[in-house]
Amino acid sequence: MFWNKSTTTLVPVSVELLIDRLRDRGWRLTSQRRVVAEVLSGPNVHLTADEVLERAQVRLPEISRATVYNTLTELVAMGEIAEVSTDERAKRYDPNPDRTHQHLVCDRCGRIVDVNPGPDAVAALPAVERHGFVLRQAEVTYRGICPECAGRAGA
Amino acid sequence: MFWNKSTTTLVPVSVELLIDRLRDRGWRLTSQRRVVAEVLSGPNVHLTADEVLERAQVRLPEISRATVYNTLTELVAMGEIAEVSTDERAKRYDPNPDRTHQHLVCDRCGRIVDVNPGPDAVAALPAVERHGFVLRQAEVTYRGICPECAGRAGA
DNA sequence: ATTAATGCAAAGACTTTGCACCGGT
DNA sequence: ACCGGTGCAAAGTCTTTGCATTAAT
Repeated sequence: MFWNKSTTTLVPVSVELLIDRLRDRGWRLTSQRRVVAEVLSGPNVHLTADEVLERAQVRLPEISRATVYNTLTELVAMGEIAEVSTDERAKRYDPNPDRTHQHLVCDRCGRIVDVNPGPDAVAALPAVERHGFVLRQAEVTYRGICPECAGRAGA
Repeated sequence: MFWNKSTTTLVPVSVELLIDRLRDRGWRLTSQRRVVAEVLSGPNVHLTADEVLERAQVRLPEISRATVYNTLTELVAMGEIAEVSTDERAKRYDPNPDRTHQHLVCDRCGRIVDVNPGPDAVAALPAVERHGFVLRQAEVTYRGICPECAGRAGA
């Protein structure tokens, strides 16, 4: 990953670009929003709101839970991050919804890994199975056992 | 759909079979469990726990929310129904997880429609993208606009 | 100076739990 | 009669909301 000199700290370039994009859309650039964006950047990031809060508080102890939820909701509405529904109760948040990817989920430990998409699943669905829907996208989640869990005693 | 004469009412054959299967597994056959199983039977059923409770109470007014949750949890553990994660807060429950199928979800109204699976998505994922996982299944959710919503004013 | 964003705490939605009573087997 | 299942209500988890205060522009 490449890094840039920010005002006070080193942050990934991608976050800088994100911040720029948000400012261009008229966002007020608060330290809270910056920290949430920073925490959410990078590959294979799939945090719950609580985990975002936790990590954000390391950098900015006074940030509140409500602000984290507000910011996450706004980022989702803007299409900058995506909600990932899991079997757990809490939703998870995934950056870079633009760079289309699919998920590998471990049935044992719940770990989520990003994978590059296989062939277009939307195109693969025959017209007779579309029931009149106009399709926009197909979400694919692969389920199985990750190498770490397979290594430990098998169930 | 085919129907059978039950003890007191007409219920779908599939429910009878389900009940039989459950009794064979040592389940106590209570009226509450029977009603939950009945409510969950049929094609394109994707109810929330609350909707199951609501419909169950039509037939059995004294059934409690806790019993509905208990029964749903047990049916999931037994593999008789499947949880469907949605964008909504509440989980939905889907009968016949054995008859593999995929879901079509309307982005506008949230309606879920079952579709017959396209070509095996697991097989389609290249080995280099598997990151050492042993894959068990692939869940595919198609997203788009259903005919009814497309008919109304477009957004 | 304006006005949106924040933090707090309370409320809300969904689900789980503890325990006394009930009812299949 | 036994013992698992049920119902109730309380508690728990995750998320949203109302409103006074703070801070970006």
